Parts: sequence; C-alpha cells; structure tokens
Amino acid sequence: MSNPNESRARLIACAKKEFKEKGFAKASLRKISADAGLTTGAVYFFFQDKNGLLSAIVEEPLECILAILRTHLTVEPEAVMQYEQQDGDHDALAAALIGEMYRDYDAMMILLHHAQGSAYENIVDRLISLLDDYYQPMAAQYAVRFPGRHVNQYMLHWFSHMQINAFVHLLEHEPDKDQALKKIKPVLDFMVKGWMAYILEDDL
Amino acid sequence: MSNPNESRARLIACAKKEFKEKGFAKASLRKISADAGLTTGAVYFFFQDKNGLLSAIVEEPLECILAILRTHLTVEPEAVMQYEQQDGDHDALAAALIGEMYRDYDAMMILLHHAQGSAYENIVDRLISLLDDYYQPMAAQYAVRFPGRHVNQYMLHWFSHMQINAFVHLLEHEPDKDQALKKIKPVLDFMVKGWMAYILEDDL
Amino acid sequence: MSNPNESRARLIACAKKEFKEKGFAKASLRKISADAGLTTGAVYFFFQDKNGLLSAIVEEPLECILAILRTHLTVEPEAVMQYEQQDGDHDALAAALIGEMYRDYDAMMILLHHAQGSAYENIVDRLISLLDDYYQPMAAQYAVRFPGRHVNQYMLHWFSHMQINAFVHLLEHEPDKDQALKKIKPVLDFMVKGWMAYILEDDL
Amino acid sequence: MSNPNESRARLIACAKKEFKEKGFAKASLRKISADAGLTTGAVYFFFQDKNGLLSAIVEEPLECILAILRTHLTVEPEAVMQYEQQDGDHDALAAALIGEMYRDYDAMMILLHHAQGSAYENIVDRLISLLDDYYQPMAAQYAVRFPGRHVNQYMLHWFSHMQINAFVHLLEHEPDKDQALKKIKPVLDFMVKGWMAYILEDDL
DNA sequence: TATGAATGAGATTTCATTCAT
DNA sequence: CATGAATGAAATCTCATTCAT
Repeated sequence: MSNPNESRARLIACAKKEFKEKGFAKASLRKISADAGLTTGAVYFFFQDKNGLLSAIVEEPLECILAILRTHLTVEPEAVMQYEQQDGDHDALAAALIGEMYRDYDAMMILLHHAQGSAYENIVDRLISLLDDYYQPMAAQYAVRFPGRHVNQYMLHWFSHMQINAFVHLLEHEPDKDQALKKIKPVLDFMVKGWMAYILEDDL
Repeated sequence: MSNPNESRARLIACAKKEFKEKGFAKASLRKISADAGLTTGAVYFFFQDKNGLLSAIVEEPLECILAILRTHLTVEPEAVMQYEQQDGDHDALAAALIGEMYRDYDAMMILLHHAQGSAYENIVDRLISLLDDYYQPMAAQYAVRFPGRHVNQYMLHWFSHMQINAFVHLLEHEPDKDQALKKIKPVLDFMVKGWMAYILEDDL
Repeated sequence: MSNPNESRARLIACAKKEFKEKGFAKASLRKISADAGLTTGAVYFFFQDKNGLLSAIVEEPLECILAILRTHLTVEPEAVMQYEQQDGDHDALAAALIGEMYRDYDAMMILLHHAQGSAYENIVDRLISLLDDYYQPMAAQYAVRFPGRHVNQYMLHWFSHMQINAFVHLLEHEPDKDQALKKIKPVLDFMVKGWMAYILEDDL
Repeated sequence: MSNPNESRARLIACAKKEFKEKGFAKASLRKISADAGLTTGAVYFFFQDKNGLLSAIVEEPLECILAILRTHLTVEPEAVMQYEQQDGDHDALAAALIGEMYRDYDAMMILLHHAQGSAYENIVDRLISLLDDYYQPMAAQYAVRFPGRHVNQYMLHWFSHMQINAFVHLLEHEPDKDQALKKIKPVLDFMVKGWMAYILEDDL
C-alpha cells in the first residue's frame, strides 16, 4: 500500500540496516522485507535478486568513488613518485574522496566491510589494484630515469594497499565527516614522508 | 584406519583445506568429514562443534603469536615512541613473528583471512587492539614529557593497524617464509621513518 | 503501441514462442508479457488466466480438427471395419487433417506436445477416445455379422491410438506440410494392410 | 525412528505415489517426506536430490529393460528386415520385456509417463532411438541386397516408434501382467504383417 | 487500455547439530 | 571410536494471480 517509491525506499533502508548488522551473506531477505512491511516477493519485484538489492545500495556511490579516482590519477610519473604535486592536490583528492565516502556512510560501510558473499566482496582489492596498475608503469619509468634508486614491486603494491586502507580504516573508525577530514591529514603526511624517505634512500 | 589420533588429524587436515577454500562460514562439515573418510558425527566426537574444529587448527599458532607479542611489548615508553631500540630488536620481533606465522601457513591464513563467521572473525582487530592498548599509555606519558610534540590517538591507532596489517598483507601475498623475511624489511623501514618524521615534527 | 488488437496479438505470438520452448507448465507469464512489451496484468485483461491464454492459441485449430474428424467419421460400420472405402476417402481425410494441422503449426505443436499442466494436457487421449468411441459400436455390429472373425476391444483401441499418433508423430518430425503429405502415405498403407490382415485372419 | 531401511523404503513408496499422481515436476518433496513421517532433510540424507529420489525408483528397472533390448538386438540384418526369425523369438522378447515392465509397475509408469521435468523426461525417445539406431544400418544393407524394394528412413523411424509405443500403451492401459501378455500378441502380429506387406511391396 | 505494486504460497536445497547405538 | 539417521530451521527464489488506479 501507499506510495510505491516509498516501498522501494523502505526496502533499501531496511536492507542497509540488515546488511550492516549481519553482513551480506547472513542477511535475511525475509527479515528485510518483513521489516519493510512487505513480503520477499516484493524484493524480487523491485530488484533482480539479493545481489541486485545490494547493487541498488552501493552501485552509485561506488561509481562516484571510481570516477574521483580516475579523474585524479592522471599526473606525471615522476611527480607521483616524488610526491612533487602540491599538497593542495593531495588534499583535494582526499577531500573529494571523503566527501563522497561520507555522503552515504552506510552504503560505503556495507560496500567496504559487509559485502562478503556478494559480487562486491573483493571491492577493496579492486580499488587497490586500480591504484597499483596506475603506479606500476610509473615506477618502471622512474627506475629508468633514476637508476640508483630502488622501487620494488612489493613495496609499491603495499603502498597502494596502505593508501586505500587509510581511507577504509578511517571510515570504519570515524563516522563523522568533518572529524574524518581532520584525521586523515596526518595519516597522509605520514605516508608522504615515509614514501619520500624510502624512495630517496641511497641504495642498500 | 581406526586409530583415533589419525582420524582427528585427518579431520584437521581436511578442515584446513575446506576452510581455506570456502572460508569458515561457507565450509561444510559434511564435506570435511567425508573427505576424511568419516561422518559428521565424528567431528562432534573429537571437537565441540564447528568453532571447536577451527580452534583446534588455529588456537595454538595464535597463542604463539600472542606470546611473542607480549614478550616483545615490554620496553620503555620513550624508547618505543622514538624507535630508539636497536634495529636488531625490530628485526628480532619481525623474524620471530614471521617464523611463527609461516610455521603453519595454512592455519595462519585461515585465522587471519578465512575466519569470518567464527569466534575468530575479529582476530585482526584484536591484535591491533593489543598493540593499541600497549601504545596508548605510552603515548600519554610521552605527551607529558614532551609537551610540544603531538601524538594523537587516532594516529596511534592507525599506526597499530598499519603494523599488524603489514604482516597480514605479507602473509597473503608471499607464501614463502624466506621471501617474506626479505620483503618485510623495507616495509618496516618505511614505517619507522614515517613515524619518526611524524613524531618529531614541530607542532602544526 | 496502444491498439488493443495488436497487444492481444503480440501477447499470443509471444506466448506461442514461450509455450513451445518451455511447455505450458514451465512457461512464464512474466516473460511472455515482457516480450510483448506489456505487463502480466495485461494478460489478465485480455484472457481469463494462463489457461485462457493457451485456449486463445489452440482452441480454434482444435475445433477445426474435431470438425474434420466428426465430418469424416460417418460411414458404414462394415465399410470401416474392412476399409472398403475408396482409398480416396482415406487420402481426403489425411489431407484435410494435415492441411489443418499445418495451418497453424506452432499452435498444433503446443496443443499436442507442450500442453502438460494445462486443461489440454490429455488432448491426444481425447482424440483417441473420439476415434475409439466411433469404432467400438461398429466393431460390435461387425462381430454380430461375422461371428467367426475376431475384433477385440483392446486391438481396436490400440488401432485408434496408432492412427492418431501417426499424425502426431508426423507433426513432430516433419515441419513442412508437403513433405508431411508424402510421408504419411506409406504409414497409412501400412496400417490398412496390417488391419486387413488382422481382421480377416482365421480365428486363432 | 525405527528401522533405517524402512525410512528409505517409506520415502520411496510415498514418492512413487506422489510422482504418479502429480508427475515429477509438480510433485512436492514436502508432501513426500511428510507422508513418510519425515522431514525434507531426510530426503537429502538418503538421496542426492529430487532427481536422485526418482533415480532410486526407476534406474534399476530401466537398466533391466535396456539390458533385455541390447541382448535381443543382435541378429542378422536380413532376418530382421524380413522378420524371418521364428515367432518364438518375438514372443520371447515381448515376454521378457513385459515381465520386466510389470515387475515394478509403478516405477515403469513413472519412468514412461510421469518423468517430465526430470533427467528421464526423454526416456521414450531414447528407447526409440535405440531401436532406430539398430535398424538404420540394417536397412542400408538390405537396400543394397534388394535394390528393387524400398525402405525409407521415415518409415523405419516410425516403425521403431510404433514398437516402443505398443509396449508403453499397453502398460498404460493394462495393469495386469498376464492380461498384458495376452493383449500384446495381436498387436505384434499386426505390426509384423503390416511391415512385411510394406517391405515386400513392389516399388511404387 | 493497461500498469505497477504486491501477495502468498510454495518450491528445492543446505546446514550444523543431536543422539541412540 | 564413530556411525547413520534425522531434525528443524532457514535460505533464496519463482509464480500465477489480484486490484486499485
């Protein structure tokens, strides 16, 4: 009964709650629809299936995140390797990312932490790969220009991992966006300094 | 065929395989016992339940890891904060940790990566907390002694997170122990340098 | 797009496809209406229900078949029993039947092969009964006139079965009408000869 | 509770009843297990799945039928084409077939009439193909030896169809084995005579 | 003329777990 | 020492059907 859009919205709201509480795999469609005052069949009217319901929640935020990353990941290899971009650039990326991540906090939490068993279960790894795929060729070029310095693949991969996880970790521990913006700063600094020290280090 | 020890061992071996392949939650006791040439009932003879079976696999390695951590986490706050311990200490801890982690590689992988749905599903967080709980009071004391410098709680927590994850990440990406020992070095260096830079930085 | 006749026709066309592919029972009204660019509700606007939709497809062809049979099944008992009708009569019936059966090939296939689960699921048996009901009294009369000869009920029934199935089998194996007309001939001959031999046989 | 074999047997008995009444596809495992005083889970303990339950009912009888057919289908092409085997041979085959078919009447009915939706849904066609595959090469050889005579493929196929269906039809209409043995005789005679007439006919 | 929302009943299947033997 | 039988609860999903609009 009532507004059709409302039913769909209620379904999504209840699904968010359930997914966050139990994780995708253990979440019960029965409970979700019951909470929404509907039957399981309704879920299959509005969405393709359980995965479709999840998609309705996370797909759009995910696409935004990917768009932001792709937009920012278009600088010079050397600059990247040496973090010679102005600090403003980092901040802008971080701010954009955090802005998007906290726009639909629950969706993001589900996407990054409670999607096991779904089509999104490897999303964090995919994000890491995105960064990794971007860094690897740059590192290769960098190695040619500065033969004395060392950039091994594992470190590069771990660096990608660390960066993505800095944001994931933040999301998990800080529900407030403004607080998050403050907290990410020193983490970013930390990573920049650690990386510079590593990359400029004399051969060993 | 009817040696009890053998049966138990077979059960554990097959469980390792299944847990690693499907994760704890999706692992099937039926398949495990069938693979072991036994029936599900046998699992309940040798272990309390599904979780008990997992415990039999991971409890001992986990305890060793905890023991190593507790043993090493007994130094002076100031030293810790400034990483003034000799490098040998770090190396010793890392080596001990890796030694233990690769002693029963499968068990560790299950514990750290495939335990979702079990009593151990938050094990990584618990390890992080362990480190965190150790660092926090130290940071407090440190803040008293060097009022100009800043150590905020979140950074500290994230640092714990990063350290634990450095090992988890390693385990996941490098199955060979000797390779692991080599790969962890620059990561550790990276973290030390980043941290020093952060901690000694003038107030901002 | 909103011509009612067109919608109805589209529904029927798509239903034919779906029924033929999956059979009545497994056919999905959702798919049918979606294929037709409509919704399930539309089916219930144009037809009573799933069975009604099927009826709209097969009822008219079925009635024609029945009419042809009823028209031809009005000859003398003796003649029938001995197949003394001119060959032309057989041929005419066969031709009429085949002409009708191939007029709407899909409808006929659905009626005779894919109607399980519907009100028509026993249609072949009903056709056989029709023939049977026609033969049985004739056989009775025949038995009175030629006491030496034998016509048992089961044989008669089986003969009806065989005749109907000759056409059903043909439909299933030969989609082309002209080919069908050629192929049915020897089959008919076969049956005539077999029957004559049986009926004229000395008592045994 | 009670004897384990009994539960399995009860499940099979109730499944037979349900399959026969509603057909495989519409049969309800819930009802079957409830009728047997068990739960659906029990079905999955004793059998792989719904198809497995059906297999437990029909597989063995089917294998026997196939064995009988394969054993008898090993005679000379010419003889076959001309039905020159002694009548005793036909009778023996028919008797063997009927003996087997009526040994587990219900299983056979399910296999031949109520298996739609299962792995056995095309069993009749497969039996026909078996016969057909056996006849076709013989017909080819026969055509070489007696160029004047005609054996077209369609007739051959239809003949296979007819023979198999003679037995299927019988099963459907005569539940008593002894009656069946009597009734099949004239049908067999009919087919022999019809075929001889067809095959020996001058070219037309 | 049709839609779109929703139901409600049912389907098969999977699983950890129990317990008498 | 271990089996084998069985439970019971829950899971996702599919469907024909209804009806207000």
